Amino acid sequence: MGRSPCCEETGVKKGPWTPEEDKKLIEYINNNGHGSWRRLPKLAGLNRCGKSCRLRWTNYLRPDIKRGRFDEDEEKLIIHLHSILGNKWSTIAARLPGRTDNEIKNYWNTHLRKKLLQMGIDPVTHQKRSDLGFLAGIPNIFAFSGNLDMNALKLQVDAAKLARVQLLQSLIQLIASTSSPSSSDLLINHHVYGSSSLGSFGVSPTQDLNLGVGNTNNNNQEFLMESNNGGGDNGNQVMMINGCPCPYNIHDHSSQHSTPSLVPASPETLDNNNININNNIIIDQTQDQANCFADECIGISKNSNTSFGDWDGLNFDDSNTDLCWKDILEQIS
DNA sequence: AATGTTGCCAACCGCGCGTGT
DNA sequence: TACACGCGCGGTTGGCAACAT
Repeated sequence: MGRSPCCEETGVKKGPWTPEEDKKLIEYINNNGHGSWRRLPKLAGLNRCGKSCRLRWTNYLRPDIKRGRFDEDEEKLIIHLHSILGNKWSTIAARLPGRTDNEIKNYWNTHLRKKLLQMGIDPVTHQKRSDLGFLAGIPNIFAFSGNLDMNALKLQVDAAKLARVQLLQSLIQLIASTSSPSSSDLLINHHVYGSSSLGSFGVSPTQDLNLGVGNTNNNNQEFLMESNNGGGDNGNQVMMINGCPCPYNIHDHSSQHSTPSLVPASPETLDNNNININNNIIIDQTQDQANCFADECIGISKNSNTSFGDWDGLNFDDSNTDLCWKDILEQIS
């Protein structure tokens, strides 16, 4: 388990690469492949350590690297994968062709993290923030008007939609804690699960919402419930999507009266056996399964006009919605 | 125009893992 | 079994550019 004595060599250049150095590195790798990174600098005539060469190649010079801004789909996919995988940047990068882990990591830290915070979502857990401080911003979200440029507008609308759903979840939780199980289940079932157009931000809200109270699957996606222990009766169910286990919460409402989570289980909620604290079923996060699941996420996303698009079914603005909110608030009171 | 501040990102650093001897 | 090597990963930093004062 020895450590690499990286860059201990004296006189090795550090810092920004010059075009000449880039050219040497590209030419050498194109002709010979990188082979041993440690030996590459000498063979290529570069006064750099192998590690520096590898980073320069993998993060910048590789011919298949996609430059430029992240598009909206990429953003959503990053957020979704991060909710599943955490800071596994290389794994996330493997799902975004042409993007490097470093690039994704930087983009997360400079853009997406802030965006989630503004939406009142903890960027680490992907749960809504518990400090309620973000509530101060909700009036702005709800009063949002299109006085911005269109690109910013589009992103803000998505953010606002998710924030609204998060707020709805808070209300549902409050209801569940203050009213009888039967009444709140009915209310949730009617107002939330009953929506025929509930779709997905990624896939988690849909799956949680539609499976939550054991009612029929109301949307257009088909899920197969399976048992991961050969049909045993201990409740270890795994939701399968095209043969791949889904890492999202499947609430057992027969044993507890819980409210659906609108976000996937974060790594922090898992114990060593990948079972989360609510006894919900969590993916066995082998790489293959994680990749498989990520593929499914992408696939499902492609089936939707936008990842948030289906949430439009939760129309918070029309008169019917007002009725829903009134009902919810009455239940709370 | 000069100065200070902030945001961004390429590159570096240190650690852990897999493999070979 | 212990150690060295090679590599990849995630966290952090330094420098540049854009923006604000």
